[in-house]
Formats: sequence, structure tokens, C-alpha cells
Amino acid sequence: MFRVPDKVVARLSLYRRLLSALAAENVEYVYSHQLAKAAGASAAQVRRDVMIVGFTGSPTRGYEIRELIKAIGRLLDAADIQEVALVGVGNLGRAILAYFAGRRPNLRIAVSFDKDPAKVDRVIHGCRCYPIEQLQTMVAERQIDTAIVAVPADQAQHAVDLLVGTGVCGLLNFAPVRLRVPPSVFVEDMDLTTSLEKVAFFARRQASLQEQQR
Amino acid sequence: MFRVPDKVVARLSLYRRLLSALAAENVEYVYSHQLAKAAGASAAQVRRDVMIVGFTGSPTRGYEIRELIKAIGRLLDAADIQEVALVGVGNLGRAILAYFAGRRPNLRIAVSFDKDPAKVDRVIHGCRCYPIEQLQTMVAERQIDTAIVAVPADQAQHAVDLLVGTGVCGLLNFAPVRLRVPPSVFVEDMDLTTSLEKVAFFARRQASLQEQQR
DNA sequence: ATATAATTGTGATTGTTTTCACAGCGTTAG
DNA sequence: CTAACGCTGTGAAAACAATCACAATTATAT
Repeated sequence: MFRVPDKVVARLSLYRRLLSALAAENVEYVYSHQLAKAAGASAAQVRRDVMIVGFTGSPTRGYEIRELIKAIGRLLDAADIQEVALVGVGNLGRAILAYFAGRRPNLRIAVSFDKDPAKVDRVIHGCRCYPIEQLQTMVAERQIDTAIVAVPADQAQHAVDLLVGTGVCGLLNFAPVRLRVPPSVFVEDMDLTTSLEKVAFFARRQASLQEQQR
Repeated sequence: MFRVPDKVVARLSLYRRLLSALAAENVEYVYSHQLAKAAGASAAQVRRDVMIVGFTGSPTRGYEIRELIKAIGRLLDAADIQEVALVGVGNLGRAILAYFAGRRPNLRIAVSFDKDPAKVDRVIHGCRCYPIEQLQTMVAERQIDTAIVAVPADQAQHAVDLLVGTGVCGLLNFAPVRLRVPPSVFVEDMDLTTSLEKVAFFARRQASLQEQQR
């Protein structure tokens, strides 16, 4: 099983969404440069990425959209349904639930956990909340390998230890801390603070650049 | 003004948080390898990054924490307060407000906008919500250059056009679409769907790898 | 039938980011 | 006073990612 760089996976996910939108408008074929424009990438990049999924287009028609969507799915998606666990059903956790509610049926947040008894047993955006004590049993039972961490920073490592101990090997982390995990576990950090500081930094640079020009 | 790669900015933001935590415990000095471990980076990387901020440590003591924090601030932070606008006060927007409420006083979400009259004029997590019609006036008046986009996908481009038209040149985008902006505008995409698919992909790979080994 | 035009697939190249490796330097120990 | 240690700062190398550029391909027009 050859290595796929994570940037490529991210772009393929985006391409697929764009392709689905086109398919919904009954467009049948798309050229690399069209897809590139929609995705904010170069045409060469799109062709390279498509090459990685092992799909091939026609020099005259471009890529057949429905087939390309399937090909991307064969690489990205599980054969069956892949369930995701959410830990932490606070403001952010609920927003995440709302966001994913009913999106992709074969990649869905199946269970959530919280330590607050007020949340336990409630069904929020179609997902039942369990007490954190049941995390290991439930995750093991459902063979969940992917989880979203949306607990406060000081509880994140503990939650992750529980998850990893039960076999979870993919984490989407919203807590503003670096998680300690074995190298076999993939962590994607969604660090709002860092991202905002990044944007603020470049915005300020650009603003002062424009001021200089005047 | 020399170029700073955006990955470096992200790491510096992280280092600063880690350093602040150490400073709070009255630690005075830190070695590159210690900071590296906490940040999940290599020691050489930390030293390179510190080099970029133009700070220098001692071969025997390492970096003086309080001074390094200041040095990072001189690069990353605005001289005065930098205000941020939030567009879209739905589930996600409110979670973002809660997340940043009272975090960093000189980088704060000062105003929010929504088209829903039910939200207008309410103060949510310390931030007043204005009708979207007032966006351009308010943003121009307060000279805001940084904004967070948390509206549904189909409204994102319109919101961004308004923002960019008023001089905003840094965007943190939560809408699952590619924004069309002039090249002078910096966009950081927080694409939950893509990130989750990425994590799910690598989790699945790892899981099937471990299965193979058995 | 043949020429034309536009696109794909990909080796080669370029550019960027990370790591290596070591000189130089305070501090400490003998 | 000298040696040894373990760190920083950084040129050089390696690894990684994106782009270029062009042969191969196939529909269309003549």
C-alpha cells in the first residue's frame, strides 16, 4: 500500500465535493484546468493528484465526473460505514455535531461522550451522548478508529489516552495542546488560536504594505 | 520586510503558548530540545524558527523564556489592539465566540454580523451582533483587517466580497468552499469536512495495517 | 485521409521546508 | 589554567512538494 501525502488527501476530498456539485448540475466531463480553478490549484497539480488515485481521463473530453468521484471514493472511503466518536459536547462539540449532521452517511459521528451528567443520554443533532466512563467499552464494541477531540485543553490528553488505549488511530483535535500519542496514531490539529494568529499576522502585514504604497 | 513562511508563524504561535505555560510555572530558561518535545517538532526546527524571529539564546542556559515570548510578540503581534470581525453567528459562530471570549486582549473578536434579525443587537459571549447591512460601515470605521467567516457555504462568497471590498485582507474561513479573493488577501481554510476525511483515511490505513500484522 | 487543436500523463526541474552536522562558545570541573 | 561538556547558530544536504514542458492521444474540421 503506497504512501499518499496528507496534502493530496486533503485536495482529493475537496475535488470530490466540487465534482459532486458539478454532477448535481448534470455536467458530465471536466478538464483539469476547470477543476483546478474551482479548487484554487494549478492544472498540473490536479493532474498529478488524479494520477495518484490511478484514474485516467481523455485528452479530448477531460475527466468523466461520475467515474472520477467513484475513483476518489475507492481511495478515500472505507468499504463499509466508518463511524466516528466525539469527545466533548460543549459549545464546540455541539457545533461540530450540527455541522456533520446528516452529511456523509458512510462517515458519521455515531457516538459522543461527555463527563457532564446533564448532557448524558441526550440526543444532540442525532447523536446520543454517553458518560465518559463508557468510552472504552463503546469504542471497542463498535470498532471505532477515528475520533474528534473537543474537550478543554486540560482534559484533552486524558481523553486521548483513553481513545488510543482502545485502538483509535486517527484524531481530529480541537484542543489547543499538542497531544502525546504513539507514532502510529495520526493527529490533525485544528488549532483555532494558532490559525487566527496566523491570519491576523498576514492581514496586518498586507495592511501595512498597502499603507506604505499610498 | 522579509518573508515569513506561514508554517513558521503557526509554530511560533504554538511555541509562545508553551513558553507562557512554562513562565507561569516560574521556569526561566528552556533548551531547544525541551521546547521541541513539547511542540512536537525537532530541536533544529525550533532553533531555525527562533533564528527567524531574530532572537538568540545562550549555549549554556538555552533561551530566556520571558524574553523569547516578547521577541515572538514583536514579530507576531500588532503594536496596538487588532480587532477581528466575525460573520455568521450560527452554531459554529457562537462556538468560535465562546472559544475566543476573553483569551487574548489585543486580538479580540470585536464585532459580529448576521442576517438573522433574531440575533441582531444581542450580545453573545461579550460580542455584539449587527445586521449584515452594517458590515461595510462598521468594518471600515474600526479599520478591521481580519475576519472570520462562519456562514453557510452558499453565502460565504458574498460575505467575503463585502469584507474584501472594505479592506479586509486576512480571512479565517470555516465555510466548506474555496473563496475567490485577490492575491493580496490571505485565506486560511478551516475545512472540517476535509480534515475529518483526512483523519478517517489515515486511521483506516493504520487500522488495516495493524490487522495485517496479526 | 490528413491536418489541427486542445488536452492528458509524466519525466525533469524548480522551489520550499526540514534535517544534518559541526564550528563556536560559555560554563563547569579538574 | 586547561579540558571537557552540551548547548546554540547556521551553512550544506536531503527530503518533500509544486510546476514546467512536452510527447502522446483523440476528437473535429477540412
